[in-house]
Amino acid sequence: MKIRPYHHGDLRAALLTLAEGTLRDRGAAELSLRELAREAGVSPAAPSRHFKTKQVLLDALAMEGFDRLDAAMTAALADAGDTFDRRLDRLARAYMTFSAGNAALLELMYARKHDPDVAEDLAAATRRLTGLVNRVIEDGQRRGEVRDGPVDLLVVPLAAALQGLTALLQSGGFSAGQIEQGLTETIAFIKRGYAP
Amino acid sequence: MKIRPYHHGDLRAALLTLAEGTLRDRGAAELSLRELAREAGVSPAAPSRHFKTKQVLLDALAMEGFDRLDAAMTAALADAGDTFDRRLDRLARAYMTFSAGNAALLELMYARKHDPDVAEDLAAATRRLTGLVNRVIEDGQRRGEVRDGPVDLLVVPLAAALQGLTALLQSGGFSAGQIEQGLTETIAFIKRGYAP
DNA sequence: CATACTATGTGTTCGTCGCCTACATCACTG
DNA sequence: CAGTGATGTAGGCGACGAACACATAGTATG
Repeated sequence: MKIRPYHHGDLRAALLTLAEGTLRDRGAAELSLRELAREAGVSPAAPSRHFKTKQVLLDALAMEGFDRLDAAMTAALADAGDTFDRRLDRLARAYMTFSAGNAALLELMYARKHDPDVAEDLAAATRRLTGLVNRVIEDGQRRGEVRDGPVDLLVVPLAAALQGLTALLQSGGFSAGQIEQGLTETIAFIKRGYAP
Repeated sequence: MKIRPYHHGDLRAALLTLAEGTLRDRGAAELSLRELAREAGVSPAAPSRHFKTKQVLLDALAMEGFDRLDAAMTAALADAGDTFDRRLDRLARAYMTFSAGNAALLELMYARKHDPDVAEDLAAATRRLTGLVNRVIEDGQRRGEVRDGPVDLLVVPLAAALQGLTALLQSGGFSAGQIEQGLTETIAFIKRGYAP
């Protein structure tokens, strides 16, 4: 009876899962290919078959993160007929929920240390994400609930607010309650800023 | 004639300067104590006299960063008699100037991987900074240019906006021009949100 | 001026890391 | 059913952070 078969079976997926675990609770810098190999019960060099370098693995995690964030945001915006205010609310809270639960992953997604090969893919993923937000604003303009103006400009305060709240939440300088209330307050600021 | 004296002279200061250089153009992860030692022309173990671990050095850099940021912000707010709008403008632009020129350092300052010993000092530095912002808002309220409300809550959208713009600037998803215009736009949002 | 003391270096070692190359085993396909 | 590519193992290289004992310089004290 074989205790451990020569081939793992699905090492790539196992590595990604394990990697996300240690990313979550110890950060990207602490992530070690050797340690992942140990945890997967495999030789130190085995992961290199699937992820040539550590950066390639991080890039794969980042891409996966974009997929998950996209799904969460899309789900939050499913009800296309709703008012702009309600959609903005759901969008903001969906983003904050994701960022609160995947802080290190989000940081990885926006990091700029990626392999040149995937850098463009990740940039495209970012564009897809902001495109999603852009569309909400445009819909709001069409409904007459958002003032006119170039969307590329109007989106900046919103994107900044969401990303900023994420940063404040992570930095620990503000309490969770302060952030929670602050989110509501910030959304109110955004709505006032967007009002026609 | 001595080419290299046994003692460096001011190794600690030299290490900090060198460290900030490589922090600036290669990031905190790439920073190596051994490399700093080489650059300073000193043995690999010499830095440990001044910085027991790499983290201690990073913490020292972070504290220095807070001092510099404090100075820049204080200078920007020197004219205490000015209107709230103008002070807000200067505060925001001072912060963005610092963040644009010291991105990696700022990230380090807000990071949460610090030694327990200095973590409190850094938290205090953060409080000092937000306290500075709080005071501007309070002054605005006293002048009747900012609506009433708990400052701890009102400060969140402003802090988020500044930190968020910094993140957008770094992530590369937005062009510098877009950020520049976006800053102006965001300040306008904040002013509208603060209006009585 | 001599003698201790302390601060600041050196030399060396340990364990871990990312990454590389050569080789072994498996699974599939023609 | 042979061969071939995918996926693993074995071992090694150089760099790293960190720890240790030891050497040297500057400074305070008798």
